[in-house]
Amino acid sequence: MKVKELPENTLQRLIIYLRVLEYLEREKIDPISSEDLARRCGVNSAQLRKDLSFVGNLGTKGVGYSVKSLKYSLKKFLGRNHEWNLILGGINPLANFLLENSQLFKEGFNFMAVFDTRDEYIGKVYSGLSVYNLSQISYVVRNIRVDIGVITADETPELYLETFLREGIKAILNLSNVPLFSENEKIKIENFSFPFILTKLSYFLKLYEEK
Amino acid sequence: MKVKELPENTLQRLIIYLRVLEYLEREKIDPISSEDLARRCGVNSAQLRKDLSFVGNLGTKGVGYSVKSLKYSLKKFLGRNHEWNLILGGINPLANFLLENSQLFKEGFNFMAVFDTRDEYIGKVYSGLSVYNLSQISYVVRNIRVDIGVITADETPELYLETFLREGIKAILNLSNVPLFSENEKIKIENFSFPFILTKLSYFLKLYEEK
DNA sequence: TAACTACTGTGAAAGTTATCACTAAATGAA
DNA sequence: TTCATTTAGTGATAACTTTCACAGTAGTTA
Repeated sequence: MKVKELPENTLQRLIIYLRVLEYLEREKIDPISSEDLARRCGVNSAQLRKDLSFVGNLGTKGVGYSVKSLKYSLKKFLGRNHEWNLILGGINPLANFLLENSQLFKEGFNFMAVFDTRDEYIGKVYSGLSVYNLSQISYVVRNIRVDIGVITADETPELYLETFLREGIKAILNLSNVPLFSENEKIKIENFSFPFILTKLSYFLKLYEEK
Repeated sequence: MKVKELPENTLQRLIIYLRVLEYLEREKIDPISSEDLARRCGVNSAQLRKDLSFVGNLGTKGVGYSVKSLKYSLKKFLGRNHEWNLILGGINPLANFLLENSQLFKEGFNFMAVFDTRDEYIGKVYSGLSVYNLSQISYVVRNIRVDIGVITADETPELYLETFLREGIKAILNLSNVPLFSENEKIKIENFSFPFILTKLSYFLKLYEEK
């Protein structure tokens, strides 16, 4: 399998295009030219057309792109045309926010089970899901397909990672404060934290101060 | 060395290095070689050294890097050696999570004021901050320095953006579902949403399925 | 002191990505 | 029908990023 055929930056932009197309659909704007869509996505039109050429021949010369059908093509290409099953590791306010978030459910990301390592949380119910002991994960996920493991735990996130990978989970969203990596290219880990993204802004502001 | 503009990917990696260094400091690992640090950050050592060369000559040949002093240099370079003032637009569970999040405060990101456009929220108190009407923003921020505007609102995020920019705010974290952009290169907007990052994983999983 | 080892910093090469500039196709007007 | 206009798709090229490979330096040993 060639996981790397699509550049990472192209993937990120395709996701932006999809989200802007969803907005355009709500606004009943259709069709749209590469020039107009690119401007709304903060890129130039040649790049947008090149990016979309990875997905296929999706436009009509002289006209532009049908918002509805381009959105559909992108959803399919990105694997967003069906639902995905998630499990979550580590109860805390962020975990609670994610479990209660109806937007994720609407978009096809469904939490199936919740794990923790701390006795005082085991057995409690969050958003209709009982918290299981992480050490019991094999028994819990035996009969459900798990696509994505979400790590919210601040303490020992690497323990959750190891456990999830041992269970054969291939895709990890790590929301703890320590970035995690795997040498295995059959495993995909996305790291995110709010301080991380705010630091990108703080760097920009610091540059500004210096001028 | 010639002063070149810092590539976006280099910036992102520098932030990763910083967070891993913070972990190493807690683990009392010091000093560390580029080889070892790179492995823990999921990059190769030449890239790590090249990235750090944007910041300065920070290592000692034959020895490696002092964890403590490299951490300090990176914090300073990234503008994380002092505090930043934030305002927030749009009350919802995500806003509430951010306002209650002590980690952000510990890392030097302080929420100073909260805004909304819906009458039923104006005057309510969240995490010790009164919600003000967005249209009154000028009066509220007249006497405080605002560094970063955080948009959590799902409805009319572009109204919050316009208003924040009109107040002279240069750095925006947009957490709504619609990505926002500005032509003005003196403005920096970071877009993030959980469905966005989960879509990166869904694309990876879809490739797997097709194998 | 000199020889040896371990590691950084960096110029050059290799590899990758973005942009340009053109071709081709669809539309609409005369 | 023909012509002008608009816009997608793409090969070539420019720009940028990563990796290689080694010179140079700090520390260590004798």
